Amino acid sequence: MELNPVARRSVRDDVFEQLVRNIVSGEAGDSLLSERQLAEALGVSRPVVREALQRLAHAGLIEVRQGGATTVRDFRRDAGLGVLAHLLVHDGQLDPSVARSVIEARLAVGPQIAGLAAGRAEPEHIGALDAMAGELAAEPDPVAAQRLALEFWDELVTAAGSIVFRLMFNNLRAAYEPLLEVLASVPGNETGRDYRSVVEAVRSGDSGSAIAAAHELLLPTTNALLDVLGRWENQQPD
Amino acid sequence: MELNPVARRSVRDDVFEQLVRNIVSGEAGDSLLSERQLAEALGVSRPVVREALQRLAHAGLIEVRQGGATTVRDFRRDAGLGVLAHLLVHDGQLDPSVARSVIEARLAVGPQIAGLAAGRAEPEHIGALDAMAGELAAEPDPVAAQRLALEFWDELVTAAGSIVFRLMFNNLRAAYEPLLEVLASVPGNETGRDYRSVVEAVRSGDSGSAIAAAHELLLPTTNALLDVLGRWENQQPD
DNA sequence: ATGCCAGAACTGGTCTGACCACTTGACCAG
DNA sequence: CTGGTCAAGTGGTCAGACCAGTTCTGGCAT
Repeated sequence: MELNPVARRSVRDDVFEQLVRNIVSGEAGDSLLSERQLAEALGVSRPVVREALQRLAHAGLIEVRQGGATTVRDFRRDAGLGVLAHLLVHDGQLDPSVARSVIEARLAVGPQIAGLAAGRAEPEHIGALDAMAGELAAEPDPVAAQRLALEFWDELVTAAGSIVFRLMFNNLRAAYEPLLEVLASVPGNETGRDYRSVVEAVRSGDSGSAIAAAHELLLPTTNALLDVLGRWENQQPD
Repeated sequence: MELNPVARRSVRDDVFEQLVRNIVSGEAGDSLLSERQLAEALGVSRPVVREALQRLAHAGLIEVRQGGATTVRDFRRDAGLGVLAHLLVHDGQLDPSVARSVIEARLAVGPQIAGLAAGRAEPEHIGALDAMAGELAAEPDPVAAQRLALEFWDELVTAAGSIVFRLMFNNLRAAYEPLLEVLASVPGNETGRDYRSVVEAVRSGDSGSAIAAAHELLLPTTNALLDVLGRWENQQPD
């Protein structure tokens, strides 16, 4: 008997989700219904609608002007990484082009993080990384291994000591995490050995070899993921 | 006669800004005043406070639980790139450690973007990039040159065709742009020639040489900026 | 004295209805 | 065609109320 935390979907979160769906599938420049109309259509009060609209505006998805209509913005030009999670699983199913981009970015950014970490990781970070690499090598369950891998990267970002990469990672992780179980089923996944080579490179302090090690770690899984994605895309042309 | 759009600071934006300031300088786990207390203290109504709190919660800066107190979260662990702008200019003055991180990230990420662009830039993008590089070489005003450089990178990100890097760039740009005039005064700034070498590398389609060209373009200004930052940090120990 | 539990007193969540500030568009006078 | 006026619609803000969940506290039973 498995128990999960009760999904306490508050009214405003529900409204927010619905509006996001409608907006990312809409055209830039479209006008939304007025707050009062939305409130009536959704069966909620205006303050609730307003709070949701505030969040959307803050995220760069809509533009709201007093007196005028609220319009949809071009999220490619105006939104930030925060919307990535919403773009990735659009309407309950994965958007392959966004997924491809995420995988690409992982391959491009991951090694840079390793390179920074090599320059300034403290002994305590290296110890933690070492332990995690060991656990990863021993973990038989693919889902648990994926989770551990995320923790490993988390620690590596911390060791890199860059607030920008830290925040970037948080966004990517938020988008990545819901898909964790799906990703665990993709063949050609990480092996424990490779993680240790990254740790070694970081420990050595040589930024170049850390970049190379991380790249070598990520490349095979990147190819595997892109491969699966390509097949899934052909098999199920949207 | 120069006319600028009237800065219409709405009440809720003001409240939001004030709360952000108080939160990023607070300790994780601290409790905020209750909504009613905040409303009274700020002299506004509760809905206004709530809308601001919603945005803060959405950004990952606070955690709000019904019935319990609203608490400050650890933005390093929980926030996304969207808060970068707020961290960078904290209390109206620049945070050097955050600035350092931004400059570092620029050096790390910029070349990756160029590398992706080399793989898939359309002729129209290359044309636009070429024109921009030409303008950059001819622009005498440093502020205008900075602005053009941003446009150049914007176009390059578009050419790279990666939604993740696109959104990432939007966040970085939002943080970067307010400082544009300050940055223009830093000696050792970009020259037009280097931009053209990036365009050439992208045109050639060779990802490796595009990465190298972009790195070569960014490295001197990165060092100049870090140098200025270091001196400014020593001169004015916070 | 101790442990527990009901309830008071918070907290945020939602609703209602009102009024203000602003934009838009239509209409009208010049 | 210009400019002004006005009405209708939009978002912005407010007040007060009540619901829902949490936290603390005081008094009860043990």
